[in-house]
Amino acid sequence: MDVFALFAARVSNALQTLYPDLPADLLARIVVEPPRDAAHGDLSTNAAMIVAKPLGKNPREVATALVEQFKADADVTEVELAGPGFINFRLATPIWHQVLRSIATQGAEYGRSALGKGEAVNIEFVSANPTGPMHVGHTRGAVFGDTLASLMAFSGYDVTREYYINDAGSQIDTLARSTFLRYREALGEAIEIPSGFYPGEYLMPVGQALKDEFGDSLLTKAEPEVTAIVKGRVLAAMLDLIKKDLAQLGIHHDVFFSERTLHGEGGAIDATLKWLREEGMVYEGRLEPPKGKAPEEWEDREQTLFRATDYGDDIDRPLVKSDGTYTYFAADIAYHRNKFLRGFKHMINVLGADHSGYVKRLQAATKAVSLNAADMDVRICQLVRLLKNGEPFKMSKRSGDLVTLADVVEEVGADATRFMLMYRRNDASMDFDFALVKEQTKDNPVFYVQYAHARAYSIFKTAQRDLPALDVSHAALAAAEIERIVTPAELDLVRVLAAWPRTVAAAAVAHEPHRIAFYVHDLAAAFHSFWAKGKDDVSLRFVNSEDPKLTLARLALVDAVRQVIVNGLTILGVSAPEELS
RNA sequence: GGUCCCGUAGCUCAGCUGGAUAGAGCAGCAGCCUUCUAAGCUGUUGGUCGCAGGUUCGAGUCCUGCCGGGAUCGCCA
Repeated sequence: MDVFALFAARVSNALQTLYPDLPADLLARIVVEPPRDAAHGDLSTNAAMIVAKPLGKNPREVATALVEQFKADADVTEVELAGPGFINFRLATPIWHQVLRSIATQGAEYGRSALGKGEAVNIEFVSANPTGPMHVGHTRGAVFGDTLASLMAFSGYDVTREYYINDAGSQIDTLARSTFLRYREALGEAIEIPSGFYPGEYLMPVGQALKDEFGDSLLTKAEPEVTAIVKGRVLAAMLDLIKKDLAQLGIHHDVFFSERTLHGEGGAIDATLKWLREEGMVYEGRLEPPKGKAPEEWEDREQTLFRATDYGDDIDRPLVKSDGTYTYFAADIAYHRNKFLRGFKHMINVLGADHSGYVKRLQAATKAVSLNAADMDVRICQLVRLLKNGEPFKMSKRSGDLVTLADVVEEVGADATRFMLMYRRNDASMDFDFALVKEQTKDNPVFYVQYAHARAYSIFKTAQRDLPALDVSHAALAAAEIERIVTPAELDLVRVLAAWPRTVAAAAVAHEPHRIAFYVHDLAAAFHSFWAKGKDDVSLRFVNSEDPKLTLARLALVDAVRQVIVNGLTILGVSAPEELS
């Protein structure tokens, strides 16, 4: 149950009763939300102000009429006109009891919605080059994409998590050559790694495996054959490495899409370019050199261009390099056409800050290949600065000089990594302080939230100690006398719980999963706060050995809090421990 | 030079896609441990929402122009 959605519908109905001819798009702009100041009541709506102008009426006049409509509503104890035309409602206590009951009934499903109407969404994230282990720069996008995917799935979308493997470029040739060096090293040769090669030690096991499989026979085989073998082996190994890294954070993609499969004669890129030409989206022309860049490097030549400017990009984009091969973008157009042909009308790409210049052409490509039938949202994750006690932090165990994802997870754990990365908007750069993340105080939001969850369990243990005869099974809690929940402190907590469904829905629509992390933190704060009230006022404690029925009702409240924290942490991919070590 | 992102309390950040007197945490100050976990809670100080215009009933939020920080700019992926 979502009280805000419930009253949005009632407000809409009341308006239509008063003014039957209101257009639907106008009604859609009406918001029922918690007022910023709790003193204004439980719910507030801007309905009168939205509707007044088209009706040619004064907002307060419309609001007054609406207020009259709600005087008969038994769920409303107070309704009043405020400010320029707001209508504030105070709800009757039974509404909050219904919220608690619906949480008990829906459990893990509380907050789930059909918002997405089962529509297919493709979320492409990570897509790190398969040339080595994942480093911290990838981690934020990985966590963001995975959490967004969970959020969208919870909100009724049919989500596909996808990884685009950039396995076609010259970097893969370099990777193969680097691997071949490691192979020779495994055979006992002293090697020197030239600059431009991948120096990381993670290629050593691949070289060793090649030796185990082929002995020294690769040294004498013809070059193309060897390259093909080494490439295949090292790509598989790198992908395996990346999958293991991701798995450490609980991330699993549904589809790994290989760029290589798009290339080749008669392949998807050829087909896509042919199609683009037929649609008149490609032409031969010249580009202006970018201003502010050294013009000496610029080779003015006629090239094959995609009409990206027709779809909102700043310049038309080249599809063929000077050596005759396709540009990365040409493959990407084909890839996104492939996504569209697979049935995706909603696409989300999660990219790092270094790709922000790529956003417009990606959106242009998506519009073009779908003939404007698909939408593309690109979420940019800004840089993460690693710190330890405020000092820049570098650590290089596995690869060259970059801190890897595995290093981070090893250091602070998957839960903390995920939560901290989500406890910030994706488009703001952030500092990630190892020392803080490992701290077990309320300064550490991960700990703070998990502690609230553990505290809920602790209360149940206390109840069983003080009232051994009390049945606290799920069935007993569902049958508890919720009507005993009446104090303002308790009802404040229920109000936070009631905001969960609209928080999820708003976060899903905005593609902003960080709101889930903030909500869960707010809920934990409200719970800790209520718990502490039991210290000043013994009558507010959850467990009251004189009154088992009241205890049971309050345990139902505790269980509702526990459940909603679990639901939030589940979306975030963070565990909810029953007790903290 | 073009494009995109950011600029909110001393610090780190929210601000629910235009709503009411701009919020939280830390730091500072003042309190709370014979207590369901003090691993926590309560109160309080602190603001020209970078600057200047504009749009309207109403702007931290939208538009324009500046200032400052970051990313990026055909033949990397």
